[in-house]
Amino acid sequence: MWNNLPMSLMELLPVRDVTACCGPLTREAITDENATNLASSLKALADPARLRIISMVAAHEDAEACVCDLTESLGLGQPTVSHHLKILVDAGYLTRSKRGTWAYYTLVPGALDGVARLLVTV
Amino acid sequence: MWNNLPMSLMELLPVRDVTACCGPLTREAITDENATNLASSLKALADPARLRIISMVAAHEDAEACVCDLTESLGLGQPTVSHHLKILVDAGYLTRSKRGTWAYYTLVPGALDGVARLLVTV
DNA sequence: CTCGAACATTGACGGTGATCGATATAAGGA
DNA sequence: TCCTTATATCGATCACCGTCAATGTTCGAG
Repeated sequence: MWNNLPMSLMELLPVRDVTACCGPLTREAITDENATNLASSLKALADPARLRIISMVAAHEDAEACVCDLTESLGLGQPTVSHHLKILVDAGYLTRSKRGTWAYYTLVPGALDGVARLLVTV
Repeated sequence: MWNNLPMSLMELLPVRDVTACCGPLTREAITDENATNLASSLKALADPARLRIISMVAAHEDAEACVCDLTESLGLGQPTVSHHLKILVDAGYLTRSKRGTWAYYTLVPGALDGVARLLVTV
């Protein structure tokens, strides 16, 4: 490793020409684009209601929950819960499957771990 | 483990009376207070400029950088950079040490890993 | 003690996000 | 077909956030 950058953030770096390994780009640890992408993923997570939703889906039977289950426990209106669910689905943390009138939400395996791995140093 | 909640989110749970382990609280995977705290930590991270700051501090010589170094590379005004630095310091990701006229910022060891560990499932 | 440099703070502006009520859609049952 | 239930979408409101220009503060140099 040619600097002391955390390994995980290193993985966000595009493959670069070795001849450019010592230029002023060395202090450019992460690209602006990658920073924007990671920030988007974290922003989807950075809300108390959405963290509780993820946690409640995981804790629910069969790791799956419908909107009515969540609305009850969250103390939020149904449109608000649907709003948060859409954000989590768009960000890739949850999947939605409709059965009859109900919509069931499930954790995407490895999605949380993927973001976590980007933050771990060493 | 009495449910399939991700281990890490489990650690956020306060020690609770076993007699209450099977009530309706079972579906309450994470407390509102803990969700708020974790959301605050994530919100401090969920910004492209702040992610780049953290990355640049880590990549910098001696894992330490002053404001002028960052302002240069970020393309942001000096007040804006100071603003972001304050948020990162308040959230516990960076420490500030003033030497002469300069202010040097350093990563807090384990801070990022602590948040990452809370997100990892299993 | 004054001057300039590095950084922090303040105030203001524009944009975004969380929430709700109202409404739309879709599916099942009478 | 009509009605009810579950969910999604829309529009509006209010608070918060990122950014900057201007100003304040704290050093070291002379």
